[in-house]
Amino acid sequence: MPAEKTTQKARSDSARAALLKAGRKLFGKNGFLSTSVNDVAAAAGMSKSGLLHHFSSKAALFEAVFEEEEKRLVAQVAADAAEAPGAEARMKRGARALLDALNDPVSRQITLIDGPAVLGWTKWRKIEAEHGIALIQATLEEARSEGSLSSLPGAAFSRMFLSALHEGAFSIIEDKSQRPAVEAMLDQMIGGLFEQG
Amino acid sequence: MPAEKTTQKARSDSARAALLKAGRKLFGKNGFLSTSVNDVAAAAGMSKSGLLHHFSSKAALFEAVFEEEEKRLVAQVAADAAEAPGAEARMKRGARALLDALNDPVSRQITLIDGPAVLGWTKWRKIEAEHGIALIQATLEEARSEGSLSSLPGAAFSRMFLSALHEGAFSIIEDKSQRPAVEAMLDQMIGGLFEQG
DNA sequence: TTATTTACCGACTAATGGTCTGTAACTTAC
DNA sequence: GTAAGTTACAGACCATTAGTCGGTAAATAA
Repeated sequence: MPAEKTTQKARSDSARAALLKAGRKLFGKNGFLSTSVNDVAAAAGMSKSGLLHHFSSKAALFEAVFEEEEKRLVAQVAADAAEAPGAEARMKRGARALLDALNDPVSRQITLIDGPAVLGWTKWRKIEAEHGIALIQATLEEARSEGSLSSLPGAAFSRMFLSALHEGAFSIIEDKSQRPAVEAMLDQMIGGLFEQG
Repeated sequence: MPAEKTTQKARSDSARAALLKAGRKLFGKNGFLSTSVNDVAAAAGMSKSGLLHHFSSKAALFEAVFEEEEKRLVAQVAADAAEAPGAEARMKRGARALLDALNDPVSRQITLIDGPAVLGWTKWRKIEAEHGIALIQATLEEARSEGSLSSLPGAAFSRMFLSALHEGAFSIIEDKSQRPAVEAMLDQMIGGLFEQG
């Protein structure tokens, strides 16, 4: 690799990436409260001031980490679900994929535990809506255009479903034997929707 | 009111009560992060040291506030639900009562938003299980002894149901017109349980 | 080549959670 | 009733930490 003259954008980008990576690791492991700006900066090989140059505050850094994590999760779920044929099957498959993804305590800490408290309910909700909820809604739209669902349920359904899914993930983490019961419950919620559709 | 010689227990009790009241108010209004120990102590007419004499830390104070709030909510819901005849009706009635109770932003902030982040997931879960979940489970037990439910669902059901309920409350707060959809969804979850029971 | 902007550092400030020491009021032992 | 012990606080102090403020060196624009 030639010693290339580092452009500012490159430096900036790689610094940001390092900060996001370190932030994800530390926030995810120790939680927002127990992680100091200094810790994150140090883990990214930088001073606190450097970090605050890229992100205006600790909360702003967390928000960026949170949004990245949300994107990652949704992409993963969507990719897995895409393999299933038909919207109903994709819903069920996606649910299982998210149950798996939320096994990761880092993901849980960031998206479900610290998220609402740090960002505030309103912003948390907004970001969730743009990612997770949007995926569910899109799948339901597909279902309708496939003809397997006549009336599109309101946003409340997607949220309640996703919330039950989150909680199911927690239940499974505490007691793995609950997984079939959780999946059954989710399938029933989905099924009920498609029956009456 | 005669100037009674204040016993220590009386002083202590009223001080604790004042701190809990002030804590609920401030934590509920501004969130845990934005509330200082000093603020709470001052609002309770006391110094920071006084507060820390009664509660070993800021988190300990929050935990006490949280648990009190949880008790309050459950008592309120249980009292309302008790009027309905039959376990299934009590479930549906209780769900509506909680939707109403969670209209209060103070209750929401404390129990749903700050709770998990401040107490940590494990402790939050444990306290929730002792109150909210316990009420649901008890009602389901009643249903079985009434004969309207043969197989008792596992804890996962109660949690997922409660979680959907919480989320439904949020949806309604954002858009009141969603209330019927939310209630329908909850009733369906309950109904599905009793049908197959 | 000069001027400006950008990435970053070190020193400082302000706020805050928690500790330590002291004191007055209450309580228990005698 | 009084001495000894305990309890409910207050105030001073300490350590951590989020965020600000110059300053410097590298990169970019003029």
